[in-house]
Amino acid sequence: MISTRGRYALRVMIDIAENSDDKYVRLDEIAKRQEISEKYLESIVVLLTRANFLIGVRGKGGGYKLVKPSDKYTVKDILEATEGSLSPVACLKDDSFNCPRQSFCKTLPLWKGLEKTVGDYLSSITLADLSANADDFII
Amino acid sequence: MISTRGRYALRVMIDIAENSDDKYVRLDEIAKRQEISEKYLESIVVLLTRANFLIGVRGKGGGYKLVKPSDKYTVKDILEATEGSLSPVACLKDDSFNCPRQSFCKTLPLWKGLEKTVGDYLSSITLADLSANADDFII
DNA sequence: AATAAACCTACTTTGTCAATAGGTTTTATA
DNA sequence: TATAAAACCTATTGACAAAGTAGGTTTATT
Repeated sequence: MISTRGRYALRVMIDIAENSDDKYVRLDEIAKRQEISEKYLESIVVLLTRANFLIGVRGKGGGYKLVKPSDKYTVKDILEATEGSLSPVACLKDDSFNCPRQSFCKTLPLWKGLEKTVGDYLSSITLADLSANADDFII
Repeated sequence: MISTRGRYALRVMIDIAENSDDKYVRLDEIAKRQEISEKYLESIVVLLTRANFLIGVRGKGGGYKLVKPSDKYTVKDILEATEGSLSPVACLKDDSFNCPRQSFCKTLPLWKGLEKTVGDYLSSITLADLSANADDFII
């Protein structure tokens, strides 16, 4: 399940991709357009800058800008930067969770397959695909 | 993200499929084999019986049994019965959540595509596949 | 100097997960 | 018919994360 953090992060990235004609986009503008509290967006945007997906510039005339062209961001990258691991189950989340049953667990292959399925799908779609409004990727 | 409810439910179903040679399988046996608290399993099994996936028989000699042959249960069915909706985002979870942005939302098609991708994968695998120990479905 | 913007730290509220505890009803069997 | 075995039912708890709020600090421009 993707929480608002990841969902809003995608919308922010799309918003910046569409509204930055080579200048910086202010967070209060984004918040207004996206109808999301600016304060809450702050906590999301900081994750995107730390991941080097955005650069933020302070002071008057400042704002945010994409680091790369929008077709260089996959949805998977953005979601992982904000949601953390996209593993569908705790068993796969971190190696520290060393399940004693993993050698014979009958469900583990299922979860691995699901993780791969989701990962493949999400990394096949870029930010550019989303803002292009192309619905092709549904199927 | 699949919680322990859904994961344990799958393991219970597999356990019963493998250990019921036409007789009823007791919950305390399952709990022991699966190393899960019997009390917690109770709350999961009740969901499976209410979904008509299991029949429970009380009293001495009682226990649980599958209603259908194991290749008639898809993983998706079992997870939905225990986890509720498998929608990756709240936007798709219930129609009561009527997002005012849905007509022009640039991310909605993405979530629909993800939901379909996950659904297709999980409904392509049956309980019989899991207990057969066939890792084929990983790809 | 004043203002605009990002940045930082801390807190609160709410809800769900994961489990525990203790009892009740049904059924077979001695 | 008493007893034991089994599923069934109701309530409670602790921990944790999500979602958001509040208020202040730093950096840059004009």
